[in-house]
Amino acid sequence: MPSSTVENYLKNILIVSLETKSSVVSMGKIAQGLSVTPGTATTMIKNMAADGWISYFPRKGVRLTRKGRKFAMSMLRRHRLLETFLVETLGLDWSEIHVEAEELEHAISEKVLEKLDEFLGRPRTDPHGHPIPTKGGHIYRANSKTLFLCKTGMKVRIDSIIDQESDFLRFARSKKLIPGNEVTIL
Amino acid sequence: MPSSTVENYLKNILIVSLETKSSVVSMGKIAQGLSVTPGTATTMIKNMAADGWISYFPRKGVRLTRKGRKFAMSMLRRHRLLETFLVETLGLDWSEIHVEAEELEHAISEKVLEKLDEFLGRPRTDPHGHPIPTKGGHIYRANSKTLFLCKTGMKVRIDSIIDQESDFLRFARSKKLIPGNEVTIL
DNA sequence: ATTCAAATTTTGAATATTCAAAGTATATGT
DNA sequence: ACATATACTTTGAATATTCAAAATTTGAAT
Repeated sequence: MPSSTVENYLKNILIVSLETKSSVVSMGKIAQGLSVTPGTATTMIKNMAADGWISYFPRKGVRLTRKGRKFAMSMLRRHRLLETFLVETLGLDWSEIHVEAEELEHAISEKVLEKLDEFLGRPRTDPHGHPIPTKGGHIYRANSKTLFLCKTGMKVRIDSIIDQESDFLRFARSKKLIPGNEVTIL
Repeated sequence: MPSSTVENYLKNILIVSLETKSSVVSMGKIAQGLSVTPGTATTMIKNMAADGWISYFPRKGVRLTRKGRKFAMSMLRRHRLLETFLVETLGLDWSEIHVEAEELEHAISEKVLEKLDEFLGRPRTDPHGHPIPTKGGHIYRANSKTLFLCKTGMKVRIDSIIDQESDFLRFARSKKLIPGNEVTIL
C-alpha cells in the first residue's frame, strides 16, 4: 500500500492529466500541484517510479502506469464520495468540503467507502458536478468546454467547476454559478 | 498540533489511566498499548514531555498534563463518535468498527465532528456502552464493576465491554452479551 | 549484603519525506 | 549561433519515527 504522500502524488497526477487531456504530466505541474519544491518532486517521483506507480521520463515528465492509474482513480472516488457525504448528509458548506475530504480520503477503508456509497444512493457526481469514478476505476467523461472556449452571447449549462478554492466557490455560489444551471456569457 | 503518532500516545495513556484508575502510567504499559519496543516509547515520551503533553518521571512513568488530558479526551470523543456513526448510520458490524475509527479519528476536523455529533443526535455512549466525552472534555464516569468482581449467581446489567478485539466482540454478541442486557453469573 | 529478573534507558542506525541552494539541460528570441 | 530564461536535477542536510541490542536501574528474594 502506498503512503498518504504517494496517494496525494497519484491523485494530483491523475487530475492534471484529466484536465490537460495529456497522459504525460510535467515535473513543474506536479511540484506546483503538491506545493513542494521541484527538487522534492523529482526525488519523490523517482521513488514512485521504482515502485511501479508511474513511468518517469527525465526532463519530460511522468505517466501513470496501469497500477498507478487504478489507484489514483480510487483516490478520486474516495475524495468525491466524501465531498458528497459532507454536503448531502452533514450539511457542510460547499466551499469548505475540499480540505476536509483531502484529509479523510487517506483514512477511509474500502469497506467503509462501500457502505458510504450505498448510504448515499450511489451518486454519479459530486457537489461540484464532477463525475465519481466507479469501483472498477471507470470515469464518465463529460464532453464539456472550458469557460475560456465560450463566446460572448452563448447560452450554456454549467457542467462542473474545476477551481476548488473556498473564496472562489463562495463567490460562484453567490452568483448562482452552480452545476446544472444555465447562463449566458456576457 | 500534535502528529497522529502523538495523538495515539495521548489517547492510549488516557485509556490506561482510566482503566487502572491511576494517573501515572508505566512505560511498559505504554509500549505494550502502542505495540512499539520499550526504547521507542522512551524516546517518544521524552519528546512529548518537552512539548508539554505529559510529565515524565524517569523509571516511574508518565502523567498527562492538563493540556495533554484535554487533547486525549478530544481523541476519545472522536473515536467513540466515529464508532457510533459506523454502526448506527453505515451499519458496519460491531466487531469491525474499532480499527476503522482508529484511522478516521486522526483525519476528522472539529468542524466535521460537530456536524456528525449533531447528525447522530448527540449520543451519550458508543455502541460498546462507553461514555462519549463532551466537547468540553468531560466524561461520565460509570460506577460499574469489572466481571472479575462479580460473584456466581449475581444478576447484573452489562454496562460496557472493554476488550475491543474483533473475535471476542463477535463471540460476545453471539451470546447476547450486549450493553444494556441483564445476565446471571454462572 | 548479594544476586537475579524485570523494567527501563541509551546508543547507533534506518526509513520516508522535506528543503535550500547549486548545477545542468532545453527552448526561445534575436 | 549565442545568450538568456525557464525547467529540471543533484546534493547535502534536517525532521520524525522506528528498531535491535547493549547497558543500567530497581525491587524482590535469598
